[in-house]
Amino acid sequence: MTPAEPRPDGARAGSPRPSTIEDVAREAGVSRAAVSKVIRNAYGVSDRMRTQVEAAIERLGYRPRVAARAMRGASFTFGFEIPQVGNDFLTMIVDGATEALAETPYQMIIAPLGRDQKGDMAINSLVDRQVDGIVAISPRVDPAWIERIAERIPVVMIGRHDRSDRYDTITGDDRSGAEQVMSHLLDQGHRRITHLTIHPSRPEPPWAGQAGDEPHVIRTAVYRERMAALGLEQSVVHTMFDGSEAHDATRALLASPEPPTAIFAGNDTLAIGVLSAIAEAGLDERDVSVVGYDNIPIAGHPLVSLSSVDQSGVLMGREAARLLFERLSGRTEAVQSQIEATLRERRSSAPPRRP
Amino acid sequence: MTPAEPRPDGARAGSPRPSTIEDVAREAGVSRAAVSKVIRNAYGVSDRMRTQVEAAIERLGYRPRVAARAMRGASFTFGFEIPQVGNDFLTMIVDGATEALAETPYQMIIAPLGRDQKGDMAINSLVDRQVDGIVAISPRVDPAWIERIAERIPVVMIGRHDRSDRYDTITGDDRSGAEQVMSHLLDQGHRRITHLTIHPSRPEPPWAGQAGDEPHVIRTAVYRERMAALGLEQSVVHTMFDGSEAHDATRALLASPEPPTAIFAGNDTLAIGVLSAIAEAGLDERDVSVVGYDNIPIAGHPLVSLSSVDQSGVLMGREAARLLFERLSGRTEAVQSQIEATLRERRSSAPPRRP
DNA sequence: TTGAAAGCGCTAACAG
DNA sequence: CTGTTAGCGCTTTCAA
Repeated sequence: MTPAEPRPDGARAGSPRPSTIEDVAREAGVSRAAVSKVIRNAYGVSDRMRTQVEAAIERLGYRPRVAARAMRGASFTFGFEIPQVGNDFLTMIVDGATEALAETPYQMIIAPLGRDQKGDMAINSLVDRQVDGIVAISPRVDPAWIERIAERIPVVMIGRHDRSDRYDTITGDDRSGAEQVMSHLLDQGHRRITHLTIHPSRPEPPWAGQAGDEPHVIRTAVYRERMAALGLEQSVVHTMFDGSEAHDATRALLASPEPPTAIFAGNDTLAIGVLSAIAEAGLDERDVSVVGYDNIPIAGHPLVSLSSVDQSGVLMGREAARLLFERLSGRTEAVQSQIEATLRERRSSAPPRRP
Repeated sequence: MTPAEPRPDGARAGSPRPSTIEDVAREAGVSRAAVSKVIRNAYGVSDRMRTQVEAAIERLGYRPRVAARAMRGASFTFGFEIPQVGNDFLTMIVDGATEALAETPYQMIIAPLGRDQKGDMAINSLVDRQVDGIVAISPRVDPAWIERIAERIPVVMIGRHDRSDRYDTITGDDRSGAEQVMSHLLDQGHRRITHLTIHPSRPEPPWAGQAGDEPHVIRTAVYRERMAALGLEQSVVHTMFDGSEAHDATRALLASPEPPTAIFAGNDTLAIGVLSAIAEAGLDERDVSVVGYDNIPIAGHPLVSLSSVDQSGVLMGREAARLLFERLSGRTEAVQSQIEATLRERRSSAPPRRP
């Protein structure tokens, strides 16, 4: 705006350019290399030099530029790709990882997905930023593509049940979790049970053979098996992931001639949407029971009291960070880590009024 | 682990090093500068060259390294500092910004705060990564320090009501919002109203004179004014931000000889904690009414139905992105943007049983 | 234990 | 319109 800027490099008065490693070296009377070693805690610096350099850093308020470091060595950054910022289960994962990174020089950055964006975009953006490790949560990316990335950067995939010998995976025990849900509902006497889950990938990706590895697909499969085993009629409804469609779908179900007495929702976000439709219809758990998956914090709230499968997101996040650190210190074989799943029974699921 | 790696630079078999701008230039038979211009959409490239270069990029799967770009020019990255990943109000802000960035070459990264970490850490980490713009949401950082950063990088502060001529601000109308809450409760006949809010900074920071600019402090001030004006006894309770302390504090309040008939919570997260204590005590809104602030999505859920002040976080996020882009294209005067606040009355607030 | 020097991949200024 | 060149701030050999 004011075209009379004094010098292009100098910024405005009183704003000295941030100091560089060079400045620190001069101030401490040592070489750049020496400073570099100090800030990296590298081997081969005398105590005297260390104190000198640290004093200079302090005096100058020096902070290493991540970009410059990344060009030669590490960026000291782990990148998290998360499909929805608002999803409380993912939040728990991030919390767990944040905690694990707290006392390390590593920082976490999160690349959120825009609506309708695919996971590739966010993962690519992390790669472009030369993060030292990637935690990917979107289940719908080409495994072969991820493997290629994992050749250069440690990758942990959370959720998907495929095995790779290039990247590590962390999964919940989706089969067991879903079994617990179904047993619970069937034991309570439910027979008309609808399963509500998110849409499968559309259009079918070329690697669709792998779709069976997605957590939601496994949960659905278990539902089908259990229903089939008892000769019960299966009813699977697909919606978008954000809960508002789950609400509408439930309303439609309730208006149908033979509404279900129980709904098994693929995750808690969907279940919350289901509960809202049930409440709006003036019904409760004796009319329609609901069970969710993930045990997000609000599920335990007494006003909501949603039965749900706990698969400790916090633990998953902590584990993800641990696996990345292991890779960084040399591990090359892939690891598959499985987290237990436990159904927490709450008020939202009860024996049906008329079985 | 396997110390017999063939070459330190070469990675493993079949993993060619990612292509650089140099490779693209060679492949397309042009200079590096030409490629650089194409990828930045810069002025001065013939259509023929553009197509050639784009083809080469495609063939090689080239992606520019952000670190290298950041060293000379821009990183095409906006950084968001957010104090709690799980807070749904902040989520709304991120969603708004994500949407605004969707069709641009800019990417967003989020630097979450660890527990007990201060906002400075996350903001510094963003600066270290040479982001092209910063959106800061933590209210408790030294304004002078932020101003210094804003001399080099565009900064938008969300929430705080201070004025700076170096950085932009976006605020809700906290005074009006709090007035609406208090009028609503008083009109309903409540006289014993407790205000529950998060702890003030501790220990007092040197710039504590500015504390009056924090949204929560303003809301508390309005509460005090309105109570004082009617000669009512004030009761302010401070808790941590995560809702579990709000739950405990409420339980204590309910057990006191003269429990409040209404609680005005500083934000929805606290209000949710309050509601859980009320529900656990077997009470409802006719015993103790609750009003929150932020109107997070769950507040509108029929099982919760929390009265709350809406200050459109989505709008704030969108606005933040817009302000950064304006700065990038030359604006130098600071802007203060204010978002309207509107109370949404729901079931959680009702006239007291015995006024 | 310390320092000198060679780049990492890119952009910007300038020359042709 | 296109290419040449000089760094950006750091890490990393490699000598001293």
